[in-house]
Amino acid sequence: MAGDTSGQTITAVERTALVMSAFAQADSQHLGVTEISNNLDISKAVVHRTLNTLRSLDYIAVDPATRRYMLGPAALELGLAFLRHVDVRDIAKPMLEELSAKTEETATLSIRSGTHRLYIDQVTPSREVKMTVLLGRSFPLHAGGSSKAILAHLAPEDIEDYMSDVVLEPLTELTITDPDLLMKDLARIRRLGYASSVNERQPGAASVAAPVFDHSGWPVAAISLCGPAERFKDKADEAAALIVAAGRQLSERMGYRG
Amino acid sequence: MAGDTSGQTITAVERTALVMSAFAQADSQHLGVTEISNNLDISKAVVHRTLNTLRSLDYIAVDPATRRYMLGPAALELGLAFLRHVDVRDIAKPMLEELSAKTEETATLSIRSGTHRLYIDQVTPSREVKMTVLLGRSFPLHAGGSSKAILAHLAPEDIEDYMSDVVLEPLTELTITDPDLLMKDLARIRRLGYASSVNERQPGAASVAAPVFDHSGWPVAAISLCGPAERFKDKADEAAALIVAAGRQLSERMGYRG
DNA sequence: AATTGACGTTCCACTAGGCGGAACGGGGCG
DNA sequence: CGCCCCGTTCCGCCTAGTGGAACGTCAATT
Repeated sequence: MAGDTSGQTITAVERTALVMSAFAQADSQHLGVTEISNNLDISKAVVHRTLNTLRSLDYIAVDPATRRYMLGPAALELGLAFLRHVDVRDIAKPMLEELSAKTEETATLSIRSGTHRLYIDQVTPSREVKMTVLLGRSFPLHAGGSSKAILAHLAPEDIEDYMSDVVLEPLTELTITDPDLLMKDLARIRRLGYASSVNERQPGAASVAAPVFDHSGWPVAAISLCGPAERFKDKADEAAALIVAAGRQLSERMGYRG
Repeated sequence: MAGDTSGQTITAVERTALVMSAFAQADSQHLGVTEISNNLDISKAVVHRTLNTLRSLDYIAVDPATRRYMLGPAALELGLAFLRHVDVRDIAKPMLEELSAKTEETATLSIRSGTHRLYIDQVTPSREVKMTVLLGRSFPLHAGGSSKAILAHLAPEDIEDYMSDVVLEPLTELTITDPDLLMKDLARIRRLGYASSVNERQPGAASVAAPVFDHSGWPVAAISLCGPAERFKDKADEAAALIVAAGRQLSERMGYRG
């Protein structure tokens, strides 16, 4: 499983990564030295020197007026380089478009990142009431259709690890927070080949999602259809069939031999 | 100027950033320990430990078969977080669309990152022969329309620094590599309000570009129209007028008080 | 099969880079 | 006007980190 900690490491490097991640996960764009220092439990002096170093390399930018820090352009460079090199997104794009066109709902693509997953692309329908997801925002693997589709297909020991290491925090009133219930849902997801969610991750939103496997057979991504809960209910079955087919096709094109 | 090195820094943090940047700038997606070690002049042991640490936090992924390293999903998270927080892109999108529709050529948006600039968005026309740029790829500030539009409007001392610190490497046979010629071109760009380039950055491609200023009056981005050199020549004047207007409007919306 | 070479990984003793508590300076709010 | 909080720097002590060298593994070569 990714996220393990075997081999030699350097704490300064780890701190650097944690500081960067603090910005990636923060809601507001600016963070202050003290704020980061408290959140990550690193001394103010070190946080400051770290930020200052990253600033000199354009990973971090400073607003001289407020003396607060934010992500710099080099951070974007990194992200776009990742996209250039990973082709799930290119392959999935036309499929997202087709899915969205057929159902007149929003089609999304997420990839796993450790114990989370993040949206990396979406295609929305041309209608007034529609759902839009926040690209790049990360969500835990237990909340929402795409999350559960990935979690359900991890190695059993990884699922165990997740259940024991991570607190199943609720994102809405309907997020599954009971490990036993979640386990049952995961089993159901494996049986059906897709995950569904209503109001689990976002109030008023429903979705169906299928896992995407890479050449080595592990779920690296999820493809989903989602929309306002009220009207999505009626077409969930149709959407489920479409999404399962799309997930299979995408996995194949990623080199998965089913 | 960004990229300076005042205040206290930590070398380990700097190395971390350099290693990440190595991946961002590499053409191939995988890099090996030795390769990075040689390029950055850092001992193999340190590179390995750095990569291993970043791997445990999903910034770097390893292909177990080849033992080579590549960017991980957390890198993407960072880039998308930057996009969420910076709004030039959102503001510029409809303008890019309009520019592309009016000229039937490709409209692009770049932002500055230290001594480079990178494409962060583009809108291409619906025709068979068209130009497409690589999002996230970075180019030096002396080659190409968008680059020169930014460089021309930096503070005089920053331009001096650039000229003396950076070797004006040619990207094509027509890249300006003579500092005096470049200085003259920059003066012309300031006079006209836009930069133009034919085959300077990419053989067979031509462009016109205007700078985008932020609230503090510095050029942080550039907006451009580009296309195949042959047919673009004829409409360069029309394109220039459009791009200058777009640059002004975009600067205003970024808070610039001209 | 045996050999070579290249690569990633680990070891270990030495050393200097960096840590952090404390002090400084300045900006904003009451 | 004075207080408080934040970002920033100082400096001496100490431990985390360094890097040359050795090791294990794999692929290509002979």
